[in-house]
Amino acid sequence: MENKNKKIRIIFAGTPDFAVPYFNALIGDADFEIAGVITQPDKPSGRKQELTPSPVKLAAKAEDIKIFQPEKLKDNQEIIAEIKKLNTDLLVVVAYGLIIPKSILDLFPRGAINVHPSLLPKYRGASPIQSAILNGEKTTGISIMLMDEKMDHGSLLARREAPLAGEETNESLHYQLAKLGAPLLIETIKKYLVGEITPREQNHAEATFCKTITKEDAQINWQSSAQEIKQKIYAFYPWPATWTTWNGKRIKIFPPVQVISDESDIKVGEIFLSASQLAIKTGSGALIINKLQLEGKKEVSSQEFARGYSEIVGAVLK
RNA sequence: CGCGGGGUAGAGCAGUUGGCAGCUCGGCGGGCCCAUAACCCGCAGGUCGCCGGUUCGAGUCCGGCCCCCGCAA
Repeated sequence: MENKNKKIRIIFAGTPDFAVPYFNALIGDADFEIAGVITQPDKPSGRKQELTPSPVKLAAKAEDIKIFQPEKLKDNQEIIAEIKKLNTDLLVVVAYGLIIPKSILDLFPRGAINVHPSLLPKYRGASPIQSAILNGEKTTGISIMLMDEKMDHGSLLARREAPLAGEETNESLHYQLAKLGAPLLIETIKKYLVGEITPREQNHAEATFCKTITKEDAQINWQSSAQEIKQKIYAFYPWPATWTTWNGKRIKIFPPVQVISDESDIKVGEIFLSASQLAIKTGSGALIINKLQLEGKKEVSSQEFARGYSEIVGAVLK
């Protein structure tokens, strides 16, 4: 920075755990000052439906930073006035969860920067990390872009690839990408502000989109191949957790699982034992289960489960 | 008062109309075997979540409390 006394004043918009490492990286860098945080309103959570603050809110509170939790941003004159008052340079958005309208983006003289955990233009939208695992991608990554009014559509400032070994879960890849992206964000902002980066427009023709994950998405169809089911189990761990039903009750299946070839002619969905672990025949190959959880019970190993519910062997899952 | 399942041996579970607390695995000891995570014989291990009530008698029925989990968010 040319002027060492002048910090870049930032408003940070983010909500879940994924955004917290980015928030902390900005807090920890002497060139930046976070003047305010925008995060989603506290929402009912847990069995008691208690109002729970977002992880970003908790992080901001610990730093004693002004917090805004608007229900909506569109035509919200109040938030616009508050942002103007803070006299900031830049908006940084990481997994905020709401569309930010142009009227707000325009309030920042140096623009608005967004971190998206995919190699844009692939996997625009709500579930880029889960989708990369679900589709068995060999590579994913982090993209940093300037924001425009369309979702994940702005010009790219930086991208960094992360190879996938095929054993990543939604949880582990979130962590991995946050760790990769936080330093990249800092570096990219600095370079961009001094003019060392020229934004590159995305190739919009190649854009793909991913939707919000629902619990229905996480139900197993045993007609699928064992490999596809494995990807689903990893993509949806720990939430919403991939599941199937047995005797009218829901069973969640957790990573790790092993795909094995299986030439036997038992029915698709039939459960058998493989070295005392539960295994299930699929449309192509079979899946060895390590950990599972019956509705209302604790998570147990498949050996333990088979001991207590021996009648499950030979059952056929749909 | 959002809906629901559960707490029994180290682990996972069963326990009928209240009547000696069981199964599988694990542990320990012994046997068999070239050998074994396999097989056979034996042993140990329980305040049945906690408190109170009903009863000749409660894991089981009644009341209260604690804890774990699924749904929903």
